[in-house]
Amino acid sequence: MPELPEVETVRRGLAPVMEGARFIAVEANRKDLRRPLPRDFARRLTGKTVMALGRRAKYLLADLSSNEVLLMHLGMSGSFRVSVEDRETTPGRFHHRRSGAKPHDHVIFHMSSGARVIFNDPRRFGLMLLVPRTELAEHPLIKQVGPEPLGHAFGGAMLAEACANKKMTLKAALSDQKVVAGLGNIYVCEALHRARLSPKRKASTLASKGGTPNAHSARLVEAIKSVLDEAIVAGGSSLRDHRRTDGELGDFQHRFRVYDREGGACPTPGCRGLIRRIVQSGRSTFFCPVCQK
DNA sequence: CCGCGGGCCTGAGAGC
DNA sequence: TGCTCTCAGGCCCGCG
Repeated sequence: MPELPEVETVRRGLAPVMEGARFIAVEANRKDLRRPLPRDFARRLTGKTVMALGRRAKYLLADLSSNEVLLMHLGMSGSFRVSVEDRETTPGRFHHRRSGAKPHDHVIFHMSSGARVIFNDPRRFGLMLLVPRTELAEHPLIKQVGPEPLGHAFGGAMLAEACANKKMTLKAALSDQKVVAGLGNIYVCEALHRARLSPKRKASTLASKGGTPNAHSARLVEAIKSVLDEAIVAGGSSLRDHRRTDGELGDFQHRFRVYDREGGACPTPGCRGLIRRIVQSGRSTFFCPVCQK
């Protein structure tokens, strides 16, 4: 499901009920996610406080009072929802409203804020790991990740350098988390369309012969930043199962210009092209062959 | 180094 | 209604 805007939307939804709160209890209903849950997962979390909830690429990072970091990834179908703990009948004990349980609720955090934070993931491509904070930067899943696209440091020069000498296509380069963090199939297609660059173009063409970043690179960076910014403001995209943690749907899917619009009219002003779908690296690419060069 | 195919999983939707 | 087939927002591995 989730690319950077969806993960950031989830982070913003969870932060108010997790930051500064303790894990009162943790239910691990299914431990076989993309990797097995860590040994003693519930015990290692219980009693710990979430100092801060951050995001790096598509990873959520809960900084814990135990000097560990809870690293979470949503895979393709993961989602979080928040519900208020029902403890009215017997104070001090939990009376879960089991009617609210859904299939694939694999992990449930009972927080001292009174919130239940429920991780649901039908396909189980998601991930939860505990990593010592001092080792996080060197962790294999984090170490290789490229620059945050919304950071000030990310600009035309940085993107062009990351793409220099690459023989792969722009679509493949932008999808590569080592080149730039957080983009997935949807936002790569959308950014390339906004920048009017073909997904089939060689990534190395973002720099001129001497390696100097060119106008294409600057345009692409602007396109990436604008589409991500707008998607975050809209609360992400809800194609099938992405919801905000409050259950509300994100809105950005209505503003896709090319994604899943095969045969539709290209929205670029003055362009009379029709959106095409091709397959690159086994994934659908949507683009306008007329204005994306 | 690179593109491609397959695998990991389940569910939704299309077509028959 | 129910079956089969294809496809899906991520990521990893191995092959040629």
